[in-house]
Amino acid sequence: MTVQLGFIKSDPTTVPAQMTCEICPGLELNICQAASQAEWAVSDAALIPVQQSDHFALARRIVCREEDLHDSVPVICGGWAASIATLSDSSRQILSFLLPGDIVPTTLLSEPRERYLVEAITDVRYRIFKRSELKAAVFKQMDLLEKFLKAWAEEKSRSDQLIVDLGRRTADERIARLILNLAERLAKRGMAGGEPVELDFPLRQRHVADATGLTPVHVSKVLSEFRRSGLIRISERSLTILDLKGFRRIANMR
Amino acid sequence: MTVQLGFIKSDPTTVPAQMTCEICPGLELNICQAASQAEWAVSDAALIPVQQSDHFALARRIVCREEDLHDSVPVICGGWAASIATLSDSSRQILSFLLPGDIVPTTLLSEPRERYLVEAITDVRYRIFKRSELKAAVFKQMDLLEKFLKAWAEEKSRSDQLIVDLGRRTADERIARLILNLAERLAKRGMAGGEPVELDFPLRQRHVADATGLTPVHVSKVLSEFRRSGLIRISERSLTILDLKGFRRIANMR
DNA sequence: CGCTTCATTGATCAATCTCAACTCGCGTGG
DNA sequence: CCACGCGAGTTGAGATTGATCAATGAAGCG
Repeated sequence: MTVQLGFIKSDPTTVPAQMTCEICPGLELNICQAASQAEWAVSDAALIPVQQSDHFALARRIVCREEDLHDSVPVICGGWAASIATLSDSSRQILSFLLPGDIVPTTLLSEPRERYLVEAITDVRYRIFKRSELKAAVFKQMDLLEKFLKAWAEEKSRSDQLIVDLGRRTADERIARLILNLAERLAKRGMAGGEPVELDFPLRQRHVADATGLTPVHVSKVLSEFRRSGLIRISERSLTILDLKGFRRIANMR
Repeated sequence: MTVQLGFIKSDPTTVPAQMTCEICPGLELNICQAASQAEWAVSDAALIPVQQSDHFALARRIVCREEDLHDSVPVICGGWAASIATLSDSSRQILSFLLPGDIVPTTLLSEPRERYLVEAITDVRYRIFKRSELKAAVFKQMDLLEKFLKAWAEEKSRSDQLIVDLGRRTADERIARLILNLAERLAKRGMAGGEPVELDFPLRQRHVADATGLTPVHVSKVLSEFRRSGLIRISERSLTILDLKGFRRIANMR
């Protein structure tokens, strides 16, 4: 079995919890750290114990289902995952990709019209917080709350973005934008960059299709066309944007 | 000029602020009331003054732009509005319809990739809160914060829903679902119901098109087909769902 | 009245899907 | 060690959905 842990190569079971958390990409919202600090901050008064437990999911396996999210809040520590809505005919729509440091869709505790679930794309290491405890901690710590609000705003902004893409953009545009967005998010985590830009790209074309509302077949054609015109190169689960300017033009046109 | 104020027929200028707020449809999140109560609750201590000012926008006019939302939080009191993203080729995507009691997209204070704005569909009466004050009030009042969180969760849930619709559903399904969703939201406010279900429907076909990622022309064809097969009836800015069961079938299939 | 916006309808076009065949790499079990 | 099956990707042909273009009519408004 190939282990694709994104940027973290170490065996998660050998690393103590606090350690892994500290390697966690420095994100605006680094919950693990934030929560530990919260615990730390009040540990003298022994007020808010924020428990967290480590977990692991193999690629292509389900990390959690909607019902699991009622009392637990998972956070991705390593690897890629996706939150997915599945329709009754088994077609799927990816709502968002979850990268290391991302908190699993925060608000998934509403009435479920469709089936939501979180699926591991690569092998994934994650950590589960108790919702009630996390909430309590957040409410007591103003700055933690602020962080959450900011993360929320960003999450919402991305989903608005996706709505526009799905509603008003062509296949080429959607795919190019998806790649650029991922590159940007990865860059923030120090997991992409360079000249030309290069990034881990563990997605199957099926994932791209599910995220862009297209068909795997069509995704293949579009990506081939991108490759043929020298915009990108894909190999070994890694993607290079050869012509960033041209690629941006395709993504933003209109 | 016809005034279509949804369910509120009174001239807003003649009604004192507190009055209008009390007529406001009883919603999970009734900010006007909640905020006034917050003010009330601490008025003895004179701690959190939550100011609010009344405003009015004619149909088809802009209620506010993205940059306005940095320090102010508008709440719809009467009428319908829409929050819209516009692309550079002037095509538009409606992110959500705003009905009385709705708070204008809460998190629109992030980096703007597209141009967002809020546009009045009917004449709209709304109220503006100072963001900083509202925030302070919310942070001090646990239950207010809870209300906000719930409202956000719902907002997020709806936008996830929309993502699935735009990504994976046909024109027929999208349009039927839009109508059913609106009916449901209106029913919660006591603004729709009956047997057969009837609701105010001030939307132009252009709005439906902008919300579903379709063309006005195609919307017209689909709606005509719906009418022809006896599913719905539209007249006088009012819509009746004649065959709720059949309509639901069209909306949910797959 | 004459303008403008909105809706309807038909004809044609284009983007994307569907179906199908084929390849490649990989893991498994005989 | 090899045959096999499976999942992923590629490619082409044809079908479908919805877009585009264009003409027309109806309604609201100054």
